[in-house]
Amino acid sequence: MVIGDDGPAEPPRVEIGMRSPGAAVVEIGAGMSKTPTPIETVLAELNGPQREATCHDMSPLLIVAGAGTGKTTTLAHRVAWLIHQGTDPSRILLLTFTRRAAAEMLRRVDAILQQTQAGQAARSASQRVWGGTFHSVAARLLRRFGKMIDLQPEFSILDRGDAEDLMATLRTELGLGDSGRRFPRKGPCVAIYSRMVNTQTSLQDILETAFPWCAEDAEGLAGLFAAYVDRKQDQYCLDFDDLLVFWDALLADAQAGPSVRRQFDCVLVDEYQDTNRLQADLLDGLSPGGHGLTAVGDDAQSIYSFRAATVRNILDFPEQHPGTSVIPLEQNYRSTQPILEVTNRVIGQARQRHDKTLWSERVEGEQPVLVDCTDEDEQSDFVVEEILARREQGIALRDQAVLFRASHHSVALEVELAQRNIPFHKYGGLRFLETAHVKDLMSFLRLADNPRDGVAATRMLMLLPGIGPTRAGRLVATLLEAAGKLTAWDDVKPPAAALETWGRLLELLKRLARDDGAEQNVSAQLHLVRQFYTPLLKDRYDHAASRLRDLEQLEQLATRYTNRTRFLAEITLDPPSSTQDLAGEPVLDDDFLILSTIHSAKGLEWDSVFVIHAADGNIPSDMATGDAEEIEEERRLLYVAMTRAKNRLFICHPHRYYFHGRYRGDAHGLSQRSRFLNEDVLAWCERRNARACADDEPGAEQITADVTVADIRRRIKDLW
DNA sequence: ACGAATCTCTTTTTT
DNA sequence: AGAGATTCGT
Repeated sequence: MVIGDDGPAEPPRVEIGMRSPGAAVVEIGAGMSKTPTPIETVLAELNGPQREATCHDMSPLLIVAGAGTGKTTTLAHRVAWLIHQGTDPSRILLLTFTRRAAAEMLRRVDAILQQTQAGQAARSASQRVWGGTFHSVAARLLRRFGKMIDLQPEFSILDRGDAEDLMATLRTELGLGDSGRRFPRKGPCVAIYSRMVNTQTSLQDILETAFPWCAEDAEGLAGLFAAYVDRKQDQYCLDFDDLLVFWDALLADAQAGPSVRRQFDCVLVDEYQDTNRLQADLLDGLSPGGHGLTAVGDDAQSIYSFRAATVRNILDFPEQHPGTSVIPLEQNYRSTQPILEVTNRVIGQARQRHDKTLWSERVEGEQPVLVDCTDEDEQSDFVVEEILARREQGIALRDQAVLFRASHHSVALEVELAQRNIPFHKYGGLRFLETAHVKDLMSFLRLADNPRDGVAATRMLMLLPGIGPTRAGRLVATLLEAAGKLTAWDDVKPPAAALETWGRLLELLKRLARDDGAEQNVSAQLHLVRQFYTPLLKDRYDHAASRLRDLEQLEQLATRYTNRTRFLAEITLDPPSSTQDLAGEPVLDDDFLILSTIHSAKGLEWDSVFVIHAADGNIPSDMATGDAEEIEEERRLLYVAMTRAKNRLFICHPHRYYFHGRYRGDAHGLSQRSRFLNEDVLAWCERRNARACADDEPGAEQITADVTVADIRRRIKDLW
């Protein structure tokens, strides 16, 4: 079925005063003689379909919102409208993809309510809405209702890396992968497990469809997963998937289910195209029959299938929820028409798609540019020069973004930017909290918070000299047998090498455990840990100085929290995604360029966008050319990248790639333009040669003379 | 049982 | 090119 079929064939020209078909609840314009009420004024700013969606009743609603069609606006208006109609804000649940998105949405709800009711009331109203990601809402609900299904409310949360650590421990314990057997490594093990849970299918099916090369290890995997589940149980640990699983279990429970359902009158879900099977089930449990449920999404922007998201959720929504109204939004307010001409053609080649053709009233604008570059260096040069030129024209750096498929695609550019002293923030890729030293530091707090947390304990113990996996394992077992009483470690004879540190460690842990009042000074706790940990870090890692600076930043970040459990949960469920978040409040006026993976750019927009490495092998990625479905997703990825642009879009294609010393000596290869940029697309682009642009710039080469590559790399490292 | 040294393999996206 | 696993020496 095609959702777009329900929409008007012609672009819905919207004029204020014309009544849109579904917006029967409020009369706008036509025949109205007295001055409009505040809510009418607010609604009048929307176009017809947006208004219809905003004022929709409690029956299931699916908003199919193309890129830049005012999805956030509409959702924010709907929340405000519900509150205005008398819904208790604390009974509205708003599920978004990131916490940043939730915060932005609620900020806008706030602004709308300011116009319609007394300011003070508005503020507190929007603050009472339950907003956040599926995972963070799950954590909150489980802390509150977990007891009803025998879940310890003091559970700690394992991130992906922690889950892998635990899986690796069990893998060795069970003797899998011994003596040269080729058993899947921890990464794939977690991936298989996670996929199984999120798609709600059997191990057999997963192995057959997604991991055929592991098919013969089915038995071993089943045993491993059983142990994994048990161990998490013993240690009061939940992984990311468990948060959803237990939320679902809560809803299925005869007592707990109704209690949780009773919390909410309305549930709104953003980015619905990127939800998975488990999340869809969860929503069913939360809003049976889809009553009070609003889903918003765009099948053309589904880019998270590697996380088991399935576009079927949005496609099948109307059938799953009989009585659904489908409202498409097609008027784009973000981009100029020349940009849309090109992006529409990129997505137009997609196999399965809902016919929706975005259009804009902003007919004037510059054509997108396809930039041919001889190699990556030329690409970097071009991007930097163009960005600087645009800044001269008054476009701030922060209104410009460089987007790429894989995190490492930006390294050459980062070097160039550092060299020219251009500030930038990078989103995506290895994050702050995934770095070893930060995880080390966190493990102390985690253990203090949940002494059964064997993953944290193991990590912490192995930091001490003379303690390896075996001793750590024994110590963890001791602690577990003593039901997490730290005194169980008092009689332990530490190995000679750790004699001195062991005593101090016990002292530290007890001190952390004691600080248990209602008001905790999380930052002070981190400070104590840091004092203990610094010497260990120094003889463990290189670049001690910059790592230590990270730890100071973490301590700084923690000053916002007065509750350790909350700190730990929030920071793992919604880690700071760039240096920007870590830097804290000040320096509002400083300007920096945005570098981002395409995935992390979802939902955002900039005046000018540069998509780099638009070569086959990068987009689509070599890693994702297995089957047609994967390639389709790569196409959508490019589409998402291009539709971030408001006014100016550049797509760069380096023709030559160098491979350094992979096999002896260097080599280079020629690349093809991304297969998604075919002649039909190109016909609507301007074509430019980066070399030609570089000619009228003074020789850039000379500037580099007194800077060595090592210097630059160090400088990059120091950036965060 | 730990920890240093050697070897081997694999390259994405992230709540 | 770098992490991660395996092996070897203490």
